[in-house]
Amino acid sequence: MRPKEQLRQILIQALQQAQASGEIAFETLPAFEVEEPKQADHGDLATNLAMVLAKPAKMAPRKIAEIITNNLAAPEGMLQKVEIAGPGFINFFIAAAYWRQVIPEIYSLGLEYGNSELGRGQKVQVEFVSANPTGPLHIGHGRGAALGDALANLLTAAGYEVVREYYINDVGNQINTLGKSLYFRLRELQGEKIDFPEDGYQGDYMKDLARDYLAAGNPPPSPSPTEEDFVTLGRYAGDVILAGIKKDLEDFGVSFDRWFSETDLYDQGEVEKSFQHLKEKGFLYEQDGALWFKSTAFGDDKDRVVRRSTGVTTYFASDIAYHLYKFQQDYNLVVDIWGADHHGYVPRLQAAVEALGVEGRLQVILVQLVSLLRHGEPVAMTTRGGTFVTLREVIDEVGKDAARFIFLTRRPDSHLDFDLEVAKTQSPENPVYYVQYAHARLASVFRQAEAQEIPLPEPDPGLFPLLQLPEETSLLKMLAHYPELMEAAARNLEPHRITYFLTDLASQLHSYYYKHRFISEDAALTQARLCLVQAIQTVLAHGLGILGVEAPETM
RNA sequence: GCGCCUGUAGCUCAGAGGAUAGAGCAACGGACUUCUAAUCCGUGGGUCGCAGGUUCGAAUCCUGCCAGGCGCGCCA
Repeated sequence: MRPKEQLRQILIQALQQAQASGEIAFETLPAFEVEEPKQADHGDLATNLAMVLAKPAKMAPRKIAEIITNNLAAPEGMLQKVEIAGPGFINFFIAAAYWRQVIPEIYSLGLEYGNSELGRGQKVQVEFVSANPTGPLHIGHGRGAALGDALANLLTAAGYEVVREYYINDVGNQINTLGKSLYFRLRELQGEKIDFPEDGYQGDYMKDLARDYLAAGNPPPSPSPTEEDFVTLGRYAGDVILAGIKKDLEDFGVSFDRWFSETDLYDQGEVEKSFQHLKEKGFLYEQDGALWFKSTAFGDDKDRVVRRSTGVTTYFASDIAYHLYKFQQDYNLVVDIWGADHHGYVPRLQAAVEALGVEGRLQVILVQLVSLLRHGEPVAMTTRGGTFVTLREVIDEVGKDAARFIFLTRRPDSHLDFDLEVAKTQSPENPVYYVQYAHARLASVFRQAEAQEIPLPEPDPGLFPLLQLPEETSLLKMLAHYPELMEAAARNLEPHRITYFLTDLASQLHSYYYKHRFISEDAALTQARLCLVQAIQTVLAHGLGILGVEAPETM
């Protein structure tokens, strides 16, 4: 159901009729809202239409409201009462029968209820995580992973054709550094006392990696290593680490359609091709022996080097080529999810995308950093120093579902405090379990019904008038609003709205469950309630599916 | 110094032009012969960082200031 959209159309028709009869005159219809008022005595839906029309129509808002309400032509039985209130709100009280229509709709659509055609099959790429394969994923990557995955699910449900991609930075001197780090750990393992390079990756995982390397029967480190040896070791380490990353993501419930290697950009000449593009448009120039991209032409603070005087291209050059490549795949929209520590990088990439002529089709979502706490005390995290909490530890300690839910309860902009102990020790009261419990509880009800040989409910419209409790109407309303909520979440790229909706729905369900028995002596009422509750369970499962959180049958 | 993000209840966070600002946790008081108590019901708790401005109306938009986080390489 799309109650807001339906009412919006009814309002527009009423206005057109009023215009035709000369009761009101204005040039263009201003933007107006149809929303659910916070307060129950303001009705089920309300609009500010009369107020925003006051100026263009040169008329008092309440007078306009009167004209609109007099011209309303809603379907039979939809509107119970219409009130003009306050400065000119029009409040609509919707008949319970209207909301009850949602049950057969959910029955017929099943887990497709909540999906939409918003995207009309447009292609969207979501690129996320894309952590360098120089160390294991940490908790911050987990946040990006949860967001990217949920967003991809959300957009898929909204009718977009979504590709999930992970960009692997496997070019440049970090591979060298990684190889060097492994090399020195290997020497250490052979009993030598080594001054570990300062710019090396100091985390313990490199020691483990060295141990595994030798255990696997690989040749010991050469006493006089060449650059090539470092690169070889670096590639080895990169492969092992990347395999670990893939495993972590898999266990976090995240999968990718594509792992894109930066190396391929060079092998396929994409970097040169992008230089060519920019050169033709006059956005490249040489200075001090280096090649520069004129990003200031697009509002960046300064121009940026794409090829150093040494002849080596920069990371930025790869990224330009990568994004040119992306847009050659006919994506209508490309979403990049980055850690907020890269925010300074946005203007230059947007500049490059604009220079390549695909302005407005790249959206970068910055996800703020995660501050890690334990018992309320900050835990220091530095990647190089190697003291950080890995995603693996979070999955093991807190659990995939709880961690994802926590990440998806915040908007990306918020600076998130993640307290490991709170996430863990409070776990019974963690909102994720609250929502999951609602689903499991309903599963239990159906098991009970089966045990009592009560037939599975059929959405017989004759039954629904039995659903008259305020709790029931309220739940029906929530279900009816779900598709529009999903659309809004997709349009704004905000999966967290779903998290809040689900918590709300679970709350109402728990309350309903506590006050009223679903299975009772009254066979017809039992059927009616089981229908309602079945619909609720379907929506819970759908929403949890978007978030990538399990919808358990038992707990 | 410049830029981005944030500032809402004791804590963690929603709300992003609408009417009397919400939730979870924590605190306090109640409810298990029941379809799962991982639940429910109730109470207390706020100068929406501060100051101006815009308007019928501002937590929400604009400006300035304060505080915290993160950035400002021919690094990735």
